[in-house]
Amino acid sequence: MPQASGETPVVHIVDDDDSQRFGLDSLLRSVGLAARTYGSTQEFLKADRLDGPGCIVLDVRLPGTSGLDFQEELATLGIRLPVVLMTGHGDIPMSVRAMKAGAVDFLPKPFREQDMIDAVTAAINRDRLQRANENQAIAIVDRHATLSPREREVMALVTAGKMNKQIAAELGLSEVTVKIHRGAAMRKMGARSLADLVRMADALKDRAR
Amino acid sequence: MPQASGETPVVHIVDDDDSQRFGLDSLLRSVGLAARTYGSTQEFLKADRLDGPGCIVLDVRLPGTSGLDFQEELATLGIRLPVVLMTGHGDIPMSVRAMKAGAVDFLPKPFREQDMIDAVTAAINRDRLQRANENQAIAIVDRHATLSPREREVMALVTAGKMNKQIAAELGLSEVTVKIHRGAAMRKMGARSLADLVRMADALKDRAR
DNA sequence: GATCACATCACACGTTGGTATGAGGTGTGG
DNA sequence: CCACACCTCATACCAACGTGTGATGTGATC
Repeated sequence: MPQASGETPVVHIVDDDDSQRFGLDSLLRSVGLAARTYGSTQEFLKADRLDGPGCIVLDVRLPGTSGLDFQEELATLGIRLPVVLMTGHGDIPMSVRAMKAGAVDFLPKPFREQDMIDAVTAAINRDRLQRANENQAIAIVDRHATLSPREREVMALVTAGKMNKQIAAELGLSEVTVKIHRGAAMRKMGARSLADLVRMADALKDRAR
Repeated sequence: MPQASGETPVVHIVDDDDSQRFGLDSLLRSVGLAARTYGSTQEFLKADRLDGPGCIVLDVRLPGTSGLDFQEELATLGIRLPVVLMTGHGDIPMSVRAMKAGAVDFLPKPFREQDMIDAVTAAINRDRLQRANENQAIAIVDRHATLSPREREVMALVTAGKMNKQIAAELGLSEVTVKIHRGAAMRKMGARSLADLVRMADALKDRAR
């Protein structure tokens, strides 16, 4: 495993104001956090390692896309890093919109250094939890992808609580065949009990929401 | 069933300013919503029917407890009605705090009437969803409460994926006894399959969070 | 002291689940 | 054309599950 969970979280700072950016950078580094800075959203998107653990500190007022719009765009792009927003000219509706969109915090400038540190820490913690859940889910999805169509079908009915006999009737199969698919599904999914398989099936449904 | 899901949602308006309160009341009634008004948090808490469907519209500046503190107090009191906050003298940190605490919306005064209607509608929808989930969960908890200690114990191990034989060894019982408790648990919980029981067990764990 | 819920177990029986052996068919890709 | 994955099934066997009968013992409640 090259970079499992031991990877250091990175704080991505997106702000077009150079001095603000550098100030934030040194603040976060002073408390032992790894930071990267970007002068625009475009620059940020061109960077690699956006799939690693961490969070984003985003200025609302940016050239081109606003921070708020960009926050919503991130979801579309599949980037699920938690976002901390900051602004010098914000109002209440703006902060409410950001929080509704899932922001971890929304800090008006000037903010106290400790407030920013707390917000970033909370964001990184949220990311850690998200990531742990996501990793499990992905493992399950991957294994599920190795199932043959029939195996998937049988697994669905098994985890819906039906008996082999019922499944056989429903699919127009003999009971033996159902048992074979059922066994294969258990093996491929790595389920050591029916309870296991049921929970995996539920996890799959959640991801499909 | 006297008042199942067909009950009309009620908007509870808590504001110490008489004219504001009455204005809101008539606004909401004009769009066909049932509203009740309270001049203080105390008055609100003395009211009955707080367990019915609906939401709360809460002014931040109130005599005694502030709207924000009261919002957090509601959770302690077991009142889970969604909250819409409003204020004439708010700032960003205040709105962020409210949203973090789970507020549906935070409206600075003066607000557009449509914004309030939208917020209240969203709050009522959230309540409807919450309530549907909660009702199912409560039914499961109630049934689980009718289990004997042994039955609960066996149910936990069964839904953990263990075999009767293993459970028997773990609890120092014979396999027959385990089967009896298992059967009783299935019957009392109303589970028609093991998959059912597993999901109920998971729902119980979620409620215990 | 009778009643009742709870808990325990032996024995027996039938059902359901899981796997192996052996065998046949289809379709795809090298 | 052959290998391979997939899908199908019969037969057989063993393990696990579920239930019923009958019995014993405890503690709480009335």
